[in-house]
Amino acid sequence: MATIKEIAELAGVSRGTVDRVLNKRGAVNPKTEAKILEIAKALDYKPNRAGIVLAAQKKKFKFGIVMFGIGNPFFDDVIAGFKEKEEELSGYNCTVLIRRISAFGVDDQLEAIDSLLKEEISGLAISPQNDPSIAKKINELYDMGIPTVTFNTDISGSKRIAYVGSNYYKCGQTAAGLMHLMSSGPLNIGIVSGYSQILCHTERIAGFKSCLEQYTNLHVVDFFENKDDDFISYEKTTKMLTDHPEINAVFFAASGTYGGCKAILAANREKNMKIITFDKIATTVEMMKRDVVSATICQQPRLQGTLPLQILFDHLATGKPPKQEYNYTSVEICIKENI
Amino acid sequence: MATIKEIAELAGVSRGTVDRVLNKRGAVNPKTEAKILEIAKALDYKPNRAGIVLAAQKKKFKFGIVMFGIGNPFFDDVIAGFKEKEEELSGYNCTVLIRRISAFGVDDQLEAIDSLLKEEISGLAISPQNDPSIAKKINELYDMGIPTVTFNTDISGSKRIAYVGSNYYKCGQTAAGLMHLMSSGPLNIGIVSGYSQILCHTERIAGFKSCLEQYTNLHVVDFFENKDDDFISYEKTTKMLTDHPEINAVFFAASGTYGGCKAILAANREKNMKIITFDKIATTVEMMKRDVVSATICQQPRLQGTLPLQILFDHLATGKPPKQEYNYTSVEICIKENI
DNA sequence: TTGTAAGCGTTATCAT
DNA sequence: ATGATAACGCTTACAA
Repeated sequence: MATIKEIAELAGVSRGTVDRVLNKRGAVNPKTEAKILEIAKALDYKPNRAGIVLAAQKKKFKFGIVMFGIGNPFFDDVIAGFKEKEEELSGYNCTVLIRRISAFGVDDQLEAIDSLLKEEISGLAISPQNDPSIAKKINELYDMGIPTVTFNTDISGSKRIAYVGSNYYKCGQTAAGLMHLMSSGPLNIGIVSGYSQILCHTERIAGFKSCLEQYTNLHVVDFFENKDDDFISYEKTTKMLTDHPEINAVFFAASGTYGGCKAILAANREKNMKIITFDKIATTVEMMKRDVVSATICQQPRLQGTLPLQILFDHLATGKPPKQEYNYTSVEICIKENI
Repeated sequence: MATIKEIAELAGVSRGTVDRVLNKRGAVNPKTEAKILEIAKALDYKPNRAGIVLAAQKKKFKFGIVMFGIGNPFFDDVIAGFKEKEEELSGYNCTVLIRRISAFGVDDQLEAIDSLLKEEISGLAISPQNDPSIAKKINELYDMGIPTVTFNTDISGSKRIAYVGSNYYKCGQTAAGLMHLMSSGPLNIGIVSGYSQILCHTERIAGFKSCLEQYTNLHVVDFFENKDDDFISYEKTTKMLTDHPEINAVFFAASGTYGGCKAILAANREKNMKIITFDKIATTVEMMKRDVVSATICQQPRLQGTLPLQILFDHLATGKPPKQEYNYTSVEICIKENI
């Protein structure tokens, strides 16, 4: 409603002075400053986003994206989110550069960031290795005036301005709650993880286990790591089923779901098996439709692409910090019927 | 990237002419028109939203909202969505007027719309009675240049420009799928509806029943209507449990969940009872925490408030029809752990 | 049929 | 310390 122009007229000063006060740029006579602030408050002044964005248009924003997970179909959905937002922001003079990395190496990530720096990016979205050297690099960018938003996984000790992604612990708890609801009597559970160093896998399992004393019919009888590989998953699942004929539930906390399900089918053990997985990739959807996977827990992959870019854009356009530092995606339970 | 100004320069005409071509206002020489369109396509011209919105600011938009459900806490969350968007749009010279109606009468709705018309609203969001007289009124507004968006429930035969709300049929199917997952052995189900005339209740039940031939262990053994009233719900649930000692599952397709659950508790039948409800109102959350309600299916109430206003604003600001006519909220399964 | 110019609200540069 | 002014991209009333 109230505009800078109106405030300027009421205060008997120019728009420039009002702008200086409201956005804390340059020095202003304390008395006029007080007057302006008073009027602004009285009129409940709120900056007009359209005006801000239009003015910001003189700059051209270039956003860089660094993500791992080549060959991991989950990230395809995240990319779709990036593309969608790129399309939207292209109308605002913005461009987007994506660097997708295959391996999990820290050096590869650092290299990717440097290559983006050479392109003179104005902001960075990254799914980071939780390593001090990455944090240091993020802080360097911060000091250069280049903000960073993390997505999917967070990093400690860095000046990234926001995180967008799952609350993995809560996801694990939800899996346990769901297991309990699907049970009538004792459930002997095999847990499948990917890597013991990957935070999202361990957190999911920690969340799951935190519910076990409440749900006393749930028993974890075996556990293995599949390195996110379907073939390892197949072999180790086969062995687990042989070793533990009593297993009637499997909790896949990582990738390799397809291989594991194939093993369960091959062993003819799918009938009364309760299987909970994560994410809604094509192979998992197939296993849901075949009634092998009971439910899968999703983490809004598309939003993990769109929101980081939106946050960067808003921050650069307005100069203000994001409303939320932690932007948790919601824990979505998907079954065959509500895919 | 490309702007009207650039296109004008390249085509050797003025900005006004380009605007006329791109937005189909006024007549333009076919030859220059073709030339302009060609250049626009070559440059992949996309209008800049910030510019459009800023220019639209000369008008002041006033939005009217008509909804029923006083005393229905579900709609409090929808209102919260309206308030949130009102706050956001207030920075764009927009105001919002809400008319909340207690009864389900058609005349009350018509009256509310008329009172909003006197306020000279520029757009309407309504949760309509599915009645021809309402449709007629919506069409009158349409002809006056006032667009309408329906939310929560839709109306047939009207020129409303979009609908935001649940796919109730799919919700019912999801409830059935969930019942099946939670079962081991036969489930004897009592279904509780609200009104046989209310589409959302009947659609949920139709969706539920559509899955019964697939899930042969699910049997519907009783059914009643509670007029969305907790006390009726209590009494009739009590009777149902007495009449059917074999009932071990209840599907609440309407309101009155709290009364029904109280009856189940009073009858000491909650232990092996599978209960599925809709929406995440306070009393239902309480029953979930007490492990009485197993799961509740939600329909993004907040989005049902924010999106209609956003659609109206976009439509009035840009003059273009919404991208989607049907904006279905997602079918969210909520259990104790992922509330 | 086409061009001109002012205006939407904010930012930024330059002058005072 | 403050004011004046142009610019961002689009719309629109008016002039030619």
